[in-house]
Amino acid sequence: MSPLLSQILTIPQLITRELGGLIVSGQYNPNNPVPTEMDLSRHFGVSRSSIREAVKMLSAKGLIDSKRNQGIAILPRDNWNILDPDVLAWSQKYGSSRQLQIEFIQMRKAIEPEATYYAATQGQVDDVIAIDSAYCHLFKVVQEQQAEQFSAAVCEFHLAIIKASRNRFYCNMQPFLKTAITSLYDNELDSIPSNVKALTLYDKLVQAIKTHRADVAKNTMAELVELDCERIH
Amino acid sequence: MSPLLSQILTIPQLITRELGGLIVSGQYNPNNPVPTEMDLSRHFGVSRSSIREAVKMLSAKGLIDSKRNQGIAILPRDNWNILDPDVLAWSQKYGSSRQLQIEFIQMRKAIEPEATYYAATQGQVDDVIAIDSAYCHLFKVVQEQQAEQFSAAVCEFHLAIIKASRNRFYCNMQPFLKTAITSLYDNELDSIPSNVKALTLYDKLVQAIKTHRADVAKNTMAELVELDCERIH
DNA sequence: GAGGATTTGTTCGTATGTATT
DNA sequence: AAATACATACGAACAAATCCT
Repeated sequence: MSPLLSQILTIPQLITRELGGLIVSGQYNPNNPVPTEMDLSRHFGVSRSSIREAVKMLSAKGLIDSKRNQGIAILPRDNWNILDPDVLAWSQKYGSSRQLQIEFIQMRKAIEPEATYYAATQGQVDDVIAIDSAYCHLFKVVQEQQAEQFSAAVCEFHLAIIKASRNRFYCNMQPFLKTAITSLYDNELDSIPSNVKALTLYDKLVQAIKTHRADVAKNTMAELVELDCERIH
Repeated sequence: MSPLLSQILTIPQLITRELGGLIVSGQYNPNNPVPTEMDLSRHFGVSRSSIREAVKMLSAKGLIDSKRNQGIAILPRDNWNILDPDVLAWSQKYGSSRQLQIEFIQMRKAIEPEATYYAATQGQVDDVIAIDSAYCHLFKVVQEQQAEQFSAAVCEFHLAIIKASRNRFYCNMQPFLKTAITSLYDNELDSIPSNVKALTLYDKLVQAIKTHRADVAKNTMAELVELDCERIH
């Protein structure tokens, strides 16, 4: 194994990443199916055991299904666990960026306002503290024009909100949200000026959560997501 | 291996199911960590290779992380891929049914109305056909009082809608939706009478989708989910 | 339908590297 | 510094199911 990546990733993890990318990008498909374990073993120069462990990981993510003597079948896209951080990353890397952006926003429109509602009604004290501190950080970043930190600060705020919902399904969308928001603000260093006005919405949002005005909080978050929606048009 | 299940499930899959249940139910936890691969191998009477493949599947689902010399660590619940059908099933089997019902509905309130909106605006012809046929089936089931088929029919309808959204993130919540709806209507054979009036809402919903009145469709779905919400109070 | 080839399923033994004690 | 414990990785072998001839 190459001594560089082996420090971090195991061989099965490397193979998983490689095969996952090839499947999501469509290079392996029903017309060009995944080779047999033996062929993969020879091709990558690793043992069949390692290949098998990678295959198991991919099947656990819903990408493939291996049956006796039938080889490795690629499952229909509906089966893919696209909320899985790895699958999401591969989709982002190899898919149409434009289409993905649209679907990101569509999902955020559903999730974030509702999560905000629950954050305002059911958020614990430490949740609200985390939201407030994330807001303060964001405010500072914008005021000091630290463009390279803007994306991370926005992310931190939105993640704090969704965590405060205290619903495990919402909380499980943290990797999704992080990817969706990061992909929107990264590589656009001019985003701060146009978002100074968004800051007033963030302020309104935090106040609403603190005072448990759930409907106001929800609607304000909806406005914020709508602003992000306009960015991709 | 028992000759019964071995016809369907492989050994790694059996081990995955067993360990997954033990982790989700909390029998394995930071105070009582997962044994070493060697111990698991001896305990289940299977080879270490099979254990390793099961471990890889569980790590792909975000439940555990195995590091050299450190054994198998259970990851915090936030990392668990709870939208994964298996993880969801284990959570349902071993967790508090009441709490899960609440979180199911909270999630559906966010997802379903919005998905309905997109079904009305972006649904293809065959999507609408599927929705209509699911509605007709549901209508028939209610009229003929086939109580045992009611749950499946309701499910079919809601799944048809979410598929019509043509958004891969919404579509990926089909297993979630199926579990959430089934758990609500199963074991309650008296549910049909009280839901005859819900049928008028379903009818209104289908008409709205057919005529592309997206806002009406969305609001009607919100009403339907609200009805389900009242059932768990 | 009978039989051989293919491919995954499963096990075992061995060696290696890396922490902990 | 040495021993131990543990996960990582390899390779060989056989079993079992399915496909093709």
